[in-house]
Amino acid sequence: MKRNTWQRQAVREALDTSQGFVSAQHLYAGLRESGSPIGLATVYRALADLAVEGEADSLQSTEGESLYRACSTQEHHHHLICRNCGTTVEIEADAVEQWAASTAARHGFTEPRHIVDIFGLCAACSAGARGA
Amino acid sequence: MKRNTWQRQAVREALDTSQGFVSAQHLYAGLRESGSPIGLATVYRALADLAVEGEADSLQSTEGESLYRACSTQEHHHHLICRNCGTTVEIEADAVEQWAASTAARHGFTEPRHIVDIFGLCAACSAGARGA
DNA sequence: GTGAGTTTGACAATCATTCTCAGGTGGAAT
DNA sequence: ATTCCACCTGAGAATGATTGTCAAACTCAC
Ligand SMILES: [Zn+2]
Ligand SMILES: [Zn+2]
Ligand SMILES: [Zn+2]
Ligand SMILES: [Zn+2]
Repeated sequence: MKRNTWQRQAVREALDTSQGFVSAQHLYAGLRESGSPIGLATVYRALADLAVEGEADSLQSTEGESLYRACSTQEHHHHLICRNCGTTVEIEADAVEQWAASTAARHGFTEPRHIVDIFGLCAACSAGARGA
Repeated sequence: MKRNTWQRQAVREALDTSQGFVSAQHLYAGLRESGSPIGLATVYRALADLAVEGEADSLQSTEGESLYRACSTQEHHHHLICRNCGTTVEIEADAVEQWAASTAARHGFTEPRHIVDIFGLCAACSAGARGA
């Protein structure tokens, strides 16, 4: 059974407060800045646990870091992420789910899982880019 | 202009010889085992270059490593990968391309790029799993 | 309140990847 | 073929994220 410690709560709240995906390091820095004496290893462990329990989604940044986010739904979904400001939109796409399943099956693959993410520039950042 | 060194050739050939996606470390180990005196940093640089030039596809493993593969086509495509033996099938999916573009547009995002990969167990490995 | 099992955190250890820089080399010019 | 030099290479150091260690602190069922 998982125990309920203030450290886990702090990580959960910090995640909820963040807009987009954040790294363990980033979250740790933020917590320390706000005065929390939490340890780095604890942040890593808490995030890993939250991801396993389905309370957080995770993905690998192009630089190889693991990024986490507290999503509003625990149902299977994907993300549309602004690669400039991190703004994230949760998206569902039954068509893609079915495409993935049927594609795997057509090639004889079983137990298919998939990674589907879209990265772009959100409306605000697109406007900024034009002006800059 | 890029120079033509035996090191780059060795990396290219090693990549071509590999079935699925391989890490820089793995490729380096293989090259050294086969007697090549190539350096590790050189393998990293060669792979990064090949990826930029479009001669190799790359993706991030769940453990955060960068994996590379010499694909038969340089056109945009995705992969169906066996998470047991690494066997990889190249797949095209116009429907997914269009979905990604329209989804991004619908939310006001511009310059959309996407990551789409399917991981499963290939026919051979599925059979093995049942037997084991 | 107690005690056993869990969690924490400072620090060391890993591990992939990048950096540094002195020495080597491809290939264009001669 | 020889020269020249900007680019390439490689050994090892440096970096940075993540994980392992283990004694002390803490949770929670009893
Ligand atoms: Zn944005
Ligand atoms: Zn999905
Ligand atoms: Zn397989
Ligand atoms: Zn695509």
